[in-house]
Order: sequence, then C-alpha cells, then structure tokens
Amino acid sequence: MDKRKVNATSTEVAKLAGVSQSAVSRAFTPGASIAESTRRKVLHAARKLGYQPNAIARSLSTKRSKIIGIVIANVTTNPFYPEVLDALSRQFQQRGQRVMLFVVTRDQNLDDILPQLLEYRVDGILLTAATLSSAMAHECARLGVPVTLFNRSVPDAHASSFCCDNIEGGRMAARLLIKSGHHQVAFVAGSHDTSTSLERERGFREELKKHGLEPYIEMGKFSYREAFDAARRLMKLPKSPDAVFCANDIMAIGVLDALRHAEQKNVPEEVSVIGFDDIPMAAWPSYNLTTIRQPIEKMIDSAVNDLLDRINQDTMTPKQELVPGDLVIRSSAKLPSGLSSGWVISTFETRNV
Amino acid sequence: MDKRKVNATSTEVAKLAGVSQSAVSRAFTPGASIAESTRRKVLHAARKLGYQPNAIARSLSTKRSKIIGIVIANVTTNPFYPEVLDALSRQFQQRGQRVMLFVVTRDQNLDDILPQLLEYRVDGILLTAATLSSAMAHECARLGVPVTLFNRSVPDAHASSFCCDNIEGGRMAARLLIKSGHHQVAFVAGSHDTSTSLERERGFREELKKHGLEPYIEMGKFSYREAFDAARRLMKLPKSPDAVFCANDIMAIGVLDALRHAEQKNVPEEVSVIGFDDIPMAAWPSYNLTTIRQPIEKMIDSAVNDLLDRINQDTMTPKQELVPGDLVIRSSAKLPSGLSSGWVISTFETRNV
DNA sequence: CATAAATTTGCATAGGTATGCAAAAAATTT
DNA sequence: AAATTTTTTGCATACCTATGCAAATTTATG
Repeated sequence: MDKRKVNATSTEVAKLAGVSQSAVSRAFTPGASIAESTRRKVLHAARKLGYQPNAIARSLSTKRSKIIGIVIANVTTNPFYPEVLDALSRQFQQRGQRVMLFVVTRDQNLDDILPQLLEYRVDGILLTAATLSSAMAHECARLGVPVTLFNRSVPDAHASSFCCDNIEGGRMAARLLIKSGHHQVAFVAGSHDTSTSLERERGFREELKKHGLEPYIEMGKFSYREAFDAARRLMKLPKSPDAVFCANDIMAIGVLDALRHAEQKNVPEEVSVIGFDDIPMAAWPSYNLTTIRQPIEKMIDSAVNDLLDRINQDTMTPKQELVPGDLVIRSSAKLPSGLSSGWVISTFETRNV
Repeated sequence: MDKRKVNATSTEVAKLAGVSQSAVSRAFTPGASIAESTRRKVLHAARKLGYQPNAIARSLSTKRSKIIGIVIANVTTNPFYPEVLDALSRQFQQRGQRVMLFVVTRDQNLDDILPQLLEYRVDGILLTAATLSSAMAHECARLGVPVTLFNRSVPDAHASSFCCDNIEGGRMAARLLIKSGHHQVAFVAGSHDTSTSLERERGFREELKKHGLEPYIEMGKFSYREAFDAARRLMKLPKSPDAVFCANDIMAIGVLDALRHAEQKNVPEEVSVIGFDDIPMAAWPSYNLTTIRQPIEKMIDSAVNDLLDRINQDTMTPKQELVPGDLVIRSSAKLPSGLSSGWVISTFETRNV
C-alpha cells in the first residue's frame, strides 16, 4: 500500500497489474471491451496506487470536457436565482456533467466571459439572467458549442431559450385585479432593458386596456429597496392605486413592507399586491404573496434536456420554449367572488417552506 | 478570413504565421521569450483563424488546471450563502482561477463529490457550509490539493479554515441583552451538529451564566419556518422570554414575523430579537434586525489568499483563522442606556441594500 | 478435434500545448 | 570587424488517456 507517488497514471497501474495501458483505460470506460477478470486486476492495482483517471487528459483525448458553463447574475439580489442555480447544478451533476460557474453583474459584458468558458472547451453553455451579444452567439455556433438562455428571450436563432410565458403572466395578474374590482392599478417595473420586465408589463397593460384601465408605472430596478421607495411614491399620488403588480416577488415584498410599515395601509383591504416568480419568501406567513409562479423545475428540466440533446446530436436546431406560469392565490390581493379554475390556492399551512 | 475550421490549433496558427508551434505557445504565454515582431505575426494569424488556446491541453501540459473546486450548501435556504458564493466566484475570477461548482444538500456526503473534483485535477478546493471527512482530508493532502473550509471549524490539521468568531459573537449578543435589562432570554439553535450553531450557543450561554441567567433553547433547523414555529412555542411558556437570540438571521426573521404577526408582540418593546450574519434582508426597513455581522468580504479575502498561496508555494501549512464579527445595532433589540464603543449603528437610511 | 466466430488484448498513435536544450540570430562590447 | 553576450527560435519530447486496428486468445460450432 505504497502511496508516496502523488498522482498515479494509467501506465503505472498497467505495470502493476501486468497489463497494457489500454486495458487500464478500458477498465474505467463503461462499455469498453475488456474481460471481467482483467478489469478486476486493474481495479485492484488502481486502488493500491490510489489511481484516479485524469479527466483533463480524457477531455483532451475525447474532445468532450463534460463541463457545462453556467453564467448567472442577480444571485444576491433575487432569491429566484439561487433557486435556479441550485436546480441547474443538481440536474447537470446528476446527468454526469460538471459545472463551471461564472457569477456576473447584470450589466457585465459577456463578451469577456464566454471566451474564458470556450478556452476550457465546455460542451455547452447555459446563460441565465444574462444576455448574449449576437457576435458571441455566432462565435459559439461556429465552434459548435450549443448555448441555452434561461429566462431571457433570444436575440437570434443561434441559441435555445426557455422562459416563462411572461406576457400571459402579466395578463393573469391583470385579470385577477379586474375581477376583484380594482380601478386604479400600478405596475412596478424591473428595468427597461430586460425582456422579463418588459413582457410582464406588456401583458398587464394589454389586458387592462381591454377594460379601459391604464396602470401607473414606477421603476423598481428589481430591488427590494427601490420598490419600497416606488410604493411610497405611488401612495403620494392624488389618486393612489388600489393594486400594485410588480415585475418580481422581491419587489412585491418591498412594496408590501412599504405599504404596511411606512404607509399604514392594509393589504389587501386597501391595496392589493401581486408579484412574479413565487420565491420561497412569498409563502412566508407574514407575506402570503399572491404571485405568478414560474415552474422552475419544469423549466430547468426542459432547458437541461435541450442542452444535453444538442450536445450529443450536433445537428439539432435550437428551440424556443414558453412555459406557462401559475397564478398562486395567497392573501396579498383581494379575491374576486368566484374563483377561476386553474388557479393554485396556496396557504402557509399547505406548502413546505 | 476563412473560419470554416471549428477549432484552430497552435500548429495551424504556426503554419499560417510561418513560425514554429512553440512560438505560438510563447505568444500566448505572458513573460515567455519571444520577439515583439513575431508575437504580432502570431496574434494576427491567430485572429485570422479564430484561434483560442486550449486550456485543457494547457492544463495537461502544465499540470495546473487553474480551476478551483467550490462545494457549497444551503444556497436556497440561507441568503448568506449566495452572498458567499458571489464573493468567492468574483475573487477567484479576478485572480485568474476558474470555478467548478458543486451545490450539495446539508447532509450529502462529500466523499462522493470530492473525487469528482479531483478527477479534474483542481488546483484547490474550497468548502463552505460543508464538512470534510478526515479520510478525504488525507486523500487531498496526499494528492497535494490544498483544502480550505469556510464557516466550518476544522476536523484535523490538513485543511485551512476561516470562520467568524462564533463564540465571541454569542457573547456579544448576551452582553447586549443583559445590558439592556432582559431577564428571561431564549436561544433558537440551527442544528445540534453544526459548529456554527453550537459555538454561538456556547458563547451565549457562557456569558449569560456570568450573570446568573440561563436561556431557553429551541430548535429552528436553520429555517425561517421552523424558527417561526419555535417562537410560537416560546411564547406559550409560562414565563415567556423577553429576548430571543437566533443562530442566524433567517431564523431571527422567522421569529420576528411570528412575534409580530402571530403573537401580536411588539418588537423590541416586549421582546428583543437578535440574529447572526447580517444578510441584506436584515437591513430591510420592516426588519431592521440587530445582528452580529460576519465580515464576508474580509473573511473571503483571507480564505482566497490562503488557498492561492498554498497552491503556489506547496510547502505552506494550513491556517486556522477566526475573524471577529461586529455587533450591528438596529431596532429589533432594546438599547441599553449607554452604547459601547465598537458597535456599529446601522439604520436603513445609512446602508445600501 | 478442427474450424469458424466472438471476445479480448496490446501496439501505435492522436489529441493540443508547454518547455528544456541547443542552435541561430541579434545586440553589445572590445 | 571580431568576439562576446543576450535574445529569440525550433526541435523534440512530455503531459495522460482513448481508440482503430491487427494479433492473440477464448468460445462456440460442426
């Protein structure tokens, strides 16, 4: 049991086991042509030397790194993204892929980041809360590295994209507010250059318009604090809104806190609040936020499947998928008299936090 | 500008530039011996072919992958860890290291995970919110891969560890509560097998004992929801506590919500609440949580420096560092008449969220 | 037992870069 | 201009594994 050598190689194992280096390689390659008896000999020798196959060398040889590059933003500002990262990481892990991670700021230019991933010959790239320049999209396409966007609509047809149906989500929020008799509503936007916020706003406005309503718009910059302030501004208006729809949950929570603690408003009696995402906090007993749930697991399943499929059959064309969200009814928004089918009623007691 | 070829190699670039493959390699190696004129020729040819050095091949050749393995848990349940991950990722990125990420559950056995990192010949490993079996610690030591623990005390001397001074943090909380005249206090623990929770409890008890007090203990499992319930149990006690110290902020927030919304208690008039970590939420206007701040940036700076140093000078012995926390005074705990020096007074207005 | 078929094995090489060493070229000194 | 020093260059090889191919071995068939 001599373990002085730092990193045994397949050749050393081969020598000890009295076989060729090829045999060692085959012993560690599932499905390779090797007799059970020699495989055992090899594994025994390997254990003795503390041998572990060198994935770097394997990658070089097979031209598959088994690494997926993940680029993610907003990890500290929106609890939705840790949720996404967790699910992604697990999924890839489970499917035998490693993850190379880049955490970026929302405004950071990916044109500096992606080349770093490409250097390592990642098998695929998944971007979330980040946008892709079309130059980079082309570059990845040229190199045959599939790219998938999560939660961002696609700039061109070179990448797949998986999003919640944000427009329909905005409509759902509007419908609920109208049904429950609101007359003056507001939208707290995330930013004016993010597809998610823009689309949610579009659906919301569109549906309101059908009923002759037009929302106030305030900017919340996807942040609790900014949304908190936005809510205060809204309440200062001559005809202050009786309902606020926010482009995401973290802002909705900021609005809720502002209404309750800074503006002494009762929610939902005086003002209804609706969010988007359904982050774990939305179910906390002191928020009980009515919101549009993004079915994270389902979306990630699809995204991961698509990416891995495109890695393995390099002919597949990118796909754009829109996953419907669910209206989750809690108690931050007034209820209409009759409930619609398809709504998810979720109370603190019935849902694990 | 022909770019049909998928991945140009240094040899192809060499041919086009009319130099040797070595020259190409040197052109991309900072500090290598190469004439400025040839470097330019090479870079020009490289651009023409869309060449990018192959980091996998380089790793094989140099025996340095420039990859750090990060293992992290609790990413979705405690906002402290997204903060940590964000900072770690940035730091390594900035220092020219890539990050291979594993998100694990609290109870997952690292003995299956670490080998996967070692396969890729990571230059170093950073574990946070995760513990290391001593067998694995030995294995890493044998392979010359330095390991650093973040926020966990060290099982043996084979790894470095960087922690907040949890014991002293517990003492600080106790001192504040005593100074401001509390008589019946409680501790909401995270778990009974995590050094952070145990140490915070120890310091807290220790200091209370000096003043003849003993805390109620409740289990909050590091979760908002469990802590919420724990608070309700505490308030049902015949002599319910007038102060609650929690092993982390997310539980303190659960307690706060329970007190305010389920138990109709005024905070801090009737009950004081103190947390640990100082996550961004702690500064939110509706919480204003008094807490012990872990100086994340400072801790991570030290941890990253130590790890990179040990990677580069392979003789360095592991280091155990205890970083002092700061008591951040907000308004969830009653104030004593006179403030001590060294306390950080932080109000919503003075701190960026 | 001989022959054909199937399985297992080793050889040789590819994958792309870095680097020690000696040769060549350029710069400096005498 | 020759001699010396310094810088630059290319050659050859190492890094470690996977795999096509032909040879060797085992198993099955007649």
